[in-house]
Amino acid sequence: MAEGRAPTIYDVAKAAGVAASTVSRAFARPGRVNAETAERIRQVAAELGYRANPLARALPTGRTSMIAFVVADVSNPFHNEIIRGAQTACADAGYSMLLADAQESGLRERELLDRAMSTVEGIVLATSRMPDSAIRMIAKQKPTVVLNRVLGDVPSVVTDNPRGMRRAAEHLGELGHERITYVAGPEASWADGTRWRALREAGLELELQVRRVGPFEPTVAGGARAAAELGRHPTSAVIAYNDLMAIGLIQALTTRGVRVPHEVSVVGFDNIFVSELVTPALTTVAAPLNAMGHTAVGNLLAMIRGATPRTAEPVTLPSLLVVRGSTAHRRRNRTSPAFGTTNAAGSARSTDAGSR
Amino acid sequence: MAEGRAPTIYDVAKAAGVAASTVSRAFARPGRVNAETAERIRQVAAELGYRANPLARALPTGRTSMIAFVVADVSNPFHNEIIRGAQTACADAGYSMLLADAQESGLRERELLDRAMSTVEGIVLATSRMPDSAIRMIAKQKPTVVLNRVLGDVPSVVTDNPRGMRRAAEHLGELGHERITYVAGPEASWADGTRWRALREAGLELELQVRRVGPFEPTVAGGARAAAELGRHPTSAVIAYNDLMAIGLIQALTTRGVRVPHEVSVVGFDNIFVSELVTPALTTVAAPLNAMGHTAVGNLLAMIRGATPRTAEPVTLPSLLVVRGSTAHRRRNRTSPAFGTTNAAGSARSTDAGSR
DNA sequence: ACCGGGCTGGCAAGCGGTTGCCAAATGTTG
DNA sequence: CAACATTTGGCAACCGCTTGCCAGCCCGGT
Repeated sequence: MAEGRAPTIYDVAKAAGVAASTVSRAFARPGRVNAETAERIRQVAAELGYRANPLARALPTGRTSMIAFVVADVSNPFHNEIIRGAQTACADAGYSMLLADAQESGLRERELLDRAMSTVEGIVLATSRMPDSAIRMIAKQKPTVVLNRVLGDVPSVVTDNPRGMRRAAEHLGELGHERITYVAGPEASWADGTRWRALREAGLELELQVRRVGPFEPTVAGGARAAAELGRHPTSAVIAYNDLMAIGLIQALTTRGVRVPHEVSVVGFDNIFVSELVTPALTTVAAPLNAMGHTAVGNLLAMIRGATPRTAEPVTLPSLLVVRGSTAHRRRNRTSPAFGTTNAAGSARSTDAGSR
Repeated sequence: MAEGRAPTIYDVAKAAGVAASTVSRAFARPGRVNAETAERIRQVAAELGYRANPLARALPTGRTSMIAFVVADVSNPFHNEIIRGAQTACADAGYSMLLADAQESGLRERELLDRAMSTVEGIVLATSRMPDSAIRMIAKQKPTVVLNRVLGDVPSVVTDNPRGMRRAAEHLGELGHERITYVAGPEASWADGTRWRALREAGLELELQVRRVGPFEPTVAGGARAAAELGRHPTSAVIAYNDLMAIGLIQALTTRGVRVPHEVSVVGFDNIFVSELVTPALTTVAAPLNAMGHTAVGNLLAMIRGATPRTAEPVTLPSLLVVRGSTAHRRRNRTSPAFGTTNAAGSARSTDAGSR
């Protein structure tokens, strides 16, 4: 074996006095080779420090032991735990994870996928920004799982949005709130549609008035911007599309002198890391973030191993309402003063501040 | 060309009436092939939807167009912007990024690298948990850049910790604080050592008393734990190893009835996303997170392209003190009541813990 | 003693590109 | 017009591993 180069099966074969194919089989086809021979080969390989070259293996077989994990925005804390869960599942299965950041652009997402596609065995699309048609195209070529989205014919993993929203509405109802505003996220978001629909249904059953403002970007800035909109038609309770928006909303409200939760109760979605760090701590519908990443990858790997996609039903993970400090009993006596006194100039300023 | 399979250079070659090698060169060796021929080949390739198979290319050349990016903990928000920056740099260069999460374990880190090593052209070790020797071993095999750590013979990217710490100390000094406690992070952290040293030097020059407690985990929980320790020997100003710890510290302090910044000023490090969201907003030494990821990858790619490693000096990125709400003028009249009840027993412990 | 079948191991043909080397064609020079 | 240089395209040998097929061997059954 030449020094300076990684040993190959040929080096091992020569050292062990067998053919290269036997070495290959000793590792990949247990039983196909005599136990003693296999053992000897493994010995020799260990001494030489042999490590199979995954590229060379992948070429004839297509098994690269890699999957692609695509997120809309790596810098969004929403993904932190999801990625962690995905990574764990990958590593445990001996797979590596190619991370692609679409930077909120469906176009960029396609380009990245174009590049990675031929290298990976499967794809997880977390919060994809691509249209359904593009996703179906992808799914036709490689095993694919979408996260946080439901799409006929493509296996998916989602959280129980209806149930979570229902719990949030119940919670607010119990606190005496009668009118709830939903601050909407991006229209391209599947979750947004689902959540709003669920709130409307819950509103009907629980006899709560619901309405919707938006859409806004799913960020702190977007939430801040929503505050202005909200001021035009105040309600004592608000449910935001996600935690980031809820936080931005609370900040903007506080700046305007509206106290949360005393005058307005705010509920978020996702229970990202920061939501328990802000003041007041956020009441939110918790998603099992880590589990989402984990099961998405788990299901993908199962598909890769040949399991039937069970494309019929999306896998639904439970949501849980986490009650913290941003919700409180409705003060029945009067409308919030800040909302009453809002003038046009002030609201414009805060709107500008939110833009970026 | 067989249907259902991706077209290869052979398919293109046949369709264009040339040899496969010519097709290969038409793409990879501009100039080596007649311009007209090359153009025709490109035409045909486009019609057929030909895409070079990166695996097949990688086998003979070793050029996989992938790098590995290893972080100690993906779920730590510190990495968010860093990863974003790294991803951008990768994508712009036509590279894909393998993300590995060490989950705070040097052992796991080695395993992941073991697996990925042969697949990538280079490695970025961000906040590695491996010992220097292990890193040197890695760097010997593949182009490697370490982030947030300085290591003889291995190219690195760091922030200007001394300057950042100096600014923090000056800021606290200007506010009238005379004694500063440094809440230390993990001992394995290179940054921790650097920051503490810088604080000691700054203390000397600015005539401030400094001391150190810890180490603690670099998390919110770790920061909270530090609060207890801190109580044994109160100072009016604290600098924490990172923002997460600072936040945990503030929370714990607040819970104990110590008001921040009125009774204690707290400074963090890194300026992660959340630091402006908490209450009070955190005064912190901002690191150019995005740029860190970006330049680390940029330098790595340069090395891969054959640039001399310039291993001599680490690349130092500027730090900037961001003053927000967690620092204020020292109240000169009296010691904080909560701190007043401290007894001596604990202080010896904290001194010991700080050694090394 | 002969035959069919199960074990084992080797041979060789890929997988899809890359690239050194050669040869034909074309251009240049004396 | 001969001798030589330059372009341009093809041939074939890899890169390291997988796998279908074949052959030798040993075995039991008859």
